[in-house]
Amino acid sequence: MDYQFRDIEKKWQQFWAENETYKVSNNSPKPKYYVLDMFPYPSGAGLHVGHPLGYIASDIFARYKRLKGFNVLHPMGYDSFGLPAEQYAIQTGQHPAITTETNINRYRQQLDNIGFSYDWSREVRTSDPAYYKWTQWIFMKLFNSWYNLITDIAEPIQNLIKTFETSGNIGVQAVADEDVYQFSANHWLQMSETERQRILLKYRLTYLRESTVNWCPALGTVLANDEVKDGFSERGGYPVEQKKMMQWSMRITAYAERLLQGLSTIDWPEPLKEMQRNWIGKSVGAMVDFSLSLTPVLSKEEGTKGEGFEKLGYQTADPAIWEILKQNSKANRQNQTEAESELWQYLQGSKIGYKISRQHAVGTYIADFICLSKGLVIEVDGGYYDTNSENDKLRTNALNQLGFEVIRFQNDEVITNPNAVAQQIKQMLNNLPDRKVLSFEEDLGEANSFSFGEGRAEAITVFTTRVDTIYGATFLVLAPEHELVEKLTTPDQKKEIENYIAQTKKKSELDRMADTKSVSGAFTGSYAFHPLSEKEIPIWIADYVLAGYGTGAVMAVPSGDQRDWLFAKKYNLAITAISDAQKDLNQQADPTKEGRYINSDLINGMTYAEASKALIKKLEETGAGKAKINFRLRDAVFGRQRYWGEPVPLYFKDGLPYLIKESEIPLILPEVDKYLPTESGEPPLARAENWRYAPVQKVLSFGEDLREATSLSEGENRVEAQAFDYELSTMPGWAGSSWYWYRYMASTEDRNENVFAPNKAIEYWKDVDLYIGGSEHATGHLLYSRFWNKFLKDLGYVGEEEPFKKLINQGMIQGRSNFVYRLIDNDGLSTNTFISHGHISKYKTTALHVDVNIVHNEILDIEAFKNSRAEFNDAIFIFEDAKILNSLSKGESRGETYICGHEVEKMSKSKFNVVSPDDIIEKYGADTLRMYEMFLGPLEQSKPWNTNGIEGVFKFLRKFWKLYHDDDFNFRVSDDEPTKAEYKALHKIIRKVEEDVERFSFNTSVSSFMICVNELTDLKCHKKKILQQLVIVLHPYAPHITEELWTLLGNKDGTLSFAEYPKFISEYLVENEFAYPISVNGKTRMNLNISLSLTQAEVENIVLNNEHIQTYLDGKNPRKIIFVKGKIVNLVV
RNA sequence: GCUCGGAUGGUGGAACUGGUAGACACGCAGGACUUAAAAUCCUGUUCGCCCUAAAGCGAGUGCGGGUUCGAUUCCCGCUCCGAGUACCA
Repeated sequence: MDYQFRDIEKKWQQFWAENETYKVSNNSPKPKYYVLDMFPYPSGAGLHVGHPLGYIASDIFARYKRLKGFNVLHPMGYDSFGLPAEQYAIQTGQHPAITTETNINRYRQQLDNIGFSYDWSREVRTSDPAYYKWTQWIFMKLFNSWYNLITDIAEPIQNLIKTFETSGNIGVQAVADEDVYQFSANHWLQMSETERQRILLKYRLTYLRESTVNWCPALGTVLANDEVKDGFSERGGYPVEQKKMMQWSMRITAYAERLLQGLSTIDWPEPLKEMQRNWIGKSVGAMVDFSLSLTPVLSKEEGTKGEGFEKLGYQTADPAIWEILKQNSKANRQNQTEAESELWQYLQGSKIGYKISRQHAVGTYIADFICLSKGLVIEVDGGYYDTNSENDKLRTNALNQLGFEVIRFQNDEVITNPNAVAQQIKQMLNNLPDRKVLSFEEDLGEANSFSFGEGRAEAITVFTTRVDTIYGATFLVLAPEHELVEKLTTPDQKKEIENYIAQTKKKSELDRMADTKSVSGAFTGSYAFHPLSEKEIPIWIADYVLAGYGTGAVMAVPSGDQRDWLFAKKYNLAITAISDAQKDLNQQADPTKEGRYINSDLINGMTYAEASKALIKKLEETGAGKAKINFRLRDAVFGRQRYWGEPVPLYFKDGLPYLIKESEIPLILPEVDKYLPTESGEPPLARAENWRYAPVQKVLSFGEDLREATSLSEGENRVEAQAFDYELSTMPGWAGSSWYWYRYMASTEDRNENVFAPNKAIEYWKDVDLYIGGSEHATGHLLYSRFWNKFLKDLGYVGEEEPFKKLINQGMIQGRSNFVYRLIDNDGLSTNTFISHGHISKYKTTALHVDVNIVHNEILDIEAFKNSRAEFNDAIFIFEDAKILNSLSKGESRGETYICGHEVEKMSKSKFNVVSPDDIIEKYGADTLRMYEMFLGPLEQSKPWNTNGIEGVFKFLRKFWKLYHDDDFNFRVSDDEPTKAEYKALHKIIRKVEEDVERFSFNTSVSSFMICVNELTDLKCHKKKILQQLVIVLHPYAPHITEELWTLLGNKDGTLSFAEYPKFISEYLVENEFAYPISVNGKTRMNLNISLSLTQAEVENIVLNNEHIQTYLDGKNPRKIIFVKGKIVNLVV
């Protein structure tokens, strides 16, 4: 029989499914190999021909590795939480779980049709409670971990608590929030539970943080960057604004250095690694403080709100400038005046009955001594600070506003009689009531009511990678969101600043970054001191500075930075040249590092390297700055105000988050009446009825149906009074995909065990050997996955530092749209006449998308077109060869070809250019589809889809089939000994496929298969010794036809997948002659067959004596003869 | 702006470390088979010149230079296309 692909493919797909041919065992003597595809989101549109490109490549690789004797894990599953299903649910009311299920079923059917060798028993779905139980579990582990910089790994939070209990956080080096302050073990032990939790949250690897989001008030929801177009929501076109919101974040920044270092250990495409490097964005530079002028800005607000902590208020410092305060207070402690140290002898260790701290940050400055429990500040004047009665008054005022009393002593007073002073203090404390302290955390606005101006206590910190340009810094620019903006704004400038901030709010971060041509900003009215020149420089705000990068403030060096230059030009600010190599500064900035510095005081005449070093040294000496490694990577926002995602296994008690018990996961996604936010703008989960956390007395065990586990059964008690609110946001799309490759390692039996994947399985499979997917995941999925992997490794759950050893990017398959051209008549109206592409220049036409499925090689299927829409039923055509048309009488159809136009666009329904693999398979079969997608070109290159060459691939398979059959399609192979030529053809392809597969060059092996089959056809080869091996070699590419032939050759059904790949024998390829191209001056003139065993002299002799060559030499002797054995002979005349 | 990738016949592409540019396939043209069509098979097919044809000559891998006996491949400069990114912080 002729090649009956439909029957064959159905038969074998069924066979593989029924026999679980590709079910893989975790116990095998064979070496392991793990081939993984980036798993798909099951969209409603189904698979299009672009999707399988990578899957086919990985399947070929997996099948090839099986033939090479590996135990291959090749699984597939679905990233089934996501926005589209939720969008659809909002529109139709249909539960996302239902649409997702439908879509998955369709995907599965389509995937099955292509003949993939997936182990479907290991399928995962991220939206399955049995799966997301473990996503939640990892979240809990993250919540219960902190990053220890000393050991450079994540550790359980219990370790940290133990340290706190014994020595407070002194000596703890952790990646934590900026605003942690120092406390001792004693302090820790005195803290309330709430207080401790609040502190721990600053260390946890997942924590609450305020982040800026695209908020759409009309939709009541947060939008992704790509859902926002020019400040309006893509859906509905409503205005979008930037809003700050408390959100769950993941401390991925803790891993920045390791994420960066790991890149050099993995075999990924260089551009992809480069993308991650840029995203992580390590820069070595300096933090520099620009201290603020002593202009006090007192709040007009009165008093305090009286809100605060019940217990001791340690958190008295303004978190915005905590870093500076901390350093300065440390420095002050070391530089105490005589009077201060004298007095301290009488106050320390609660000698007067009250605990006194010294050099303690309060608000925005540092108090000499303080008693926190009573709220008394003790100042010794004439010490570190200059006596300045006006400033003292302002400070006293500000402290009073915060609920502090202030008592002042003179230096002399203290030195002459310290004991008397101490007693005076004690007496005052006795008379004071216990204090209630306002927390800065709870109301940052209050911080504004403090006076400025305690020496260096107030400063703007900038990060710069070009500290060498510091003398060129003529102004500072803050992000409009910077915490200090409000404080710095003088009354005169208030209006302007507010207007500008309102204007920026409308712009998305993306817009702000993209616009480099124009700059805008506003002046705050305040000035800062340049840390080296001590000159006053103005402070501006501008939206080209982003709050999330660095410190949200930059020192502007207009001579060296183009944006600063533009800004300086626009607002008429000074531009100071700093290097003798800078050119054309009136035209543009010049960021050169060449030359010697000028106008730069300390570093004049130095080179770049010298200057940077000298400056850092100086800044560190004066305490105004220090060298700093900065990463651009930001902590990842983890919460989504959506329904269709993993619930976060947390509840809130006293405003603080607590994990539910590990035995209580999975926390099942509850049912809601609508998939929209509530009227009050809360996420959809707020709609769930009775969805509150009530700790259960009895520990539940998880039965087969996990859903059951969280609903109450008889006898179990949840006390309603104890019910707490759950976290209402859900996890982002990347949560479920950040660890899924481990779930695949667990066999079906393993999944009953209460672990995400058993140790034994993880130890066996280790990591993914080959990962195939698109480069669009470069900075999302691939970074987060590496992060979670490292985290799981730190806690000892997995063994490998990097999860994906080798990665290949597949290119995108674009759509190729076809167009017909509708004639526009003289009145500008559309007609029903269509002009063939060759004639459109002569007419006025409009292009209409036409379904690519009725166009073949640009020729329109006229009948199909007429039937596609009622209005085309009686369409008139002006064909490509219009002469023929004119000479034909009506009804004749000969030679009518309508040529369509074409364009490359994204593949989408609306462009009528979506090609489903189903149609191709129906017409040509899965083997043809597989080979054709590979034949299309290099895997990693993007290319438009077209079916122009598919006939050739199909013909190849038929030709291949015919090798095993006679002219009447009876199966016929002989046992004759093959000829040398036949062996040669076979071994050429054996080697070629090995080479090509190893370097993922699948397109070239398809061509080589064609050459091989052409050769064997020409040789009329029907010999089993050749053809049986050929079946194995082709099997990874065309599994169905080869299975069928394998059986016909007398082998056992289904054994082909595990057959042994033929051994390449080089002897068959040895040539003793080569047709040398003979070139004269590099130009090939002729070919000569010369034995490969001859020496150079012998070859030269033959060539020079050749008559034909002599005509090119014109009787001259060649100046030089180039001879490369087996390659070329070149005569230089 | 920066970074990365790419540009080869009518089309997809091949040429792996500098060594016969255009393999393989599509399309197209011509032919065979057929009443005809489909299918199949054969021949030709980078362009230009010359030409009945053969043979030959010239040009040619986005453009302009360079290195080399020899460049699609290496170097310098540019153009266009695609992707990523916000650069300096």
